[in-house]
Amino acid sequence: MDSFIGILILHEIFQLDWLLFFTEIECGSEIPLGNNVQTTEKGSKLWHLRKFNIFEKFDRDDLESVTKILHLKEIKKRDPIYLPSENHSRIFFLIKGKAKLSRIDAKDGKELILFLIKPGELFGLLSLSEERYSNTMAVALQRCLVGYIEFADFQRMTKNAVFSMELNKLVGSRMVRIENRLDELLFREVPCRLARLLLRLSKEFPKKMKCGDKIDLNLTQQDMANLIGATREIVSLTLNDFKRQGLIASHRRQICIHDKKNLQELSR
DNA sequence: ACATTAACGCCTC
DNA sequence: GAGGCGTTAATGT
Repeated sequence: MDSFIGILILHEIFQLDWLLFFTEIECGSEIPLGNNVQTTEKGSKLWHLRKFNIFEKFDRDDLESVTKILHLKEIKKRDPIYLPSENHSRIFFLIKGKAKLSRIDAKDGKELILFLIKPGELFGLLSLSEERYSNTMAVALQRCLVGYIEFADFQRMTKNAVFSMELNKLVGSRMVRIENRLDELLFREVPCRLARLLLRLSKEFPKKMKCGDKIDLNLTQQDMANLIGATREIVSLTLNDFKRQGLIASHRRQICIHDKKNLQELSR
């Protein structure tokens, strides 16, 4: 009976456009093709790639060769970047916008958000593994510009020792993050999980304000629930509890952390 | 301690 | 106006 929810989640996400507009998003309309880029002009593939840590140690020539296999695509808010059904054999680079990487339970359609992705991050790495059964998907939380590389091309890149080393680090750190959250889900209770989530988000998506550290995301309570493996109702109750204790405040779906210390206390 | 269900008004699309 | 969202309360595990 609840089985619709998971599917509906795909449609729900955000509604605050105007906040996002004045920050980013003026690029993306004209995109020079990688081939003859001499200068790293703003908005070119080369210019985009420079922002990815994983290419930090790449020299210009190497980077230029990457631009030749990199495809760009714009994704509208709430549209999927890839679906669980697809045998996604691509590696994605998030250039602009924000996205969520989630896993849908086949039985009841419930969603668990694995990662929130911000510009400069890679995703779709699971297609590197042999088993492609994975029921993960990526959805744009805002208008996104993504780059992607076909698996075959990507495989060739991994022959570069420096690159594959960086890749290993990245996969490793994701692994650690997942393990930590696994332990959270098993051994911590909702207020603790939610407190941790808020602290994490305020670090990952910071927006300094007079009132304190704000989280630069417009997550719905349903999203937060999907992030910590709880229900929307419990998230609502717990958030109000936090507000009553003066730990946080929220206006227009943006949460502001007022009392970091006590929130940290809760997160132990 | 938390999920589930149902019911409500509000807000968005 | 429909459906998504936030909220509350009752009830179940």
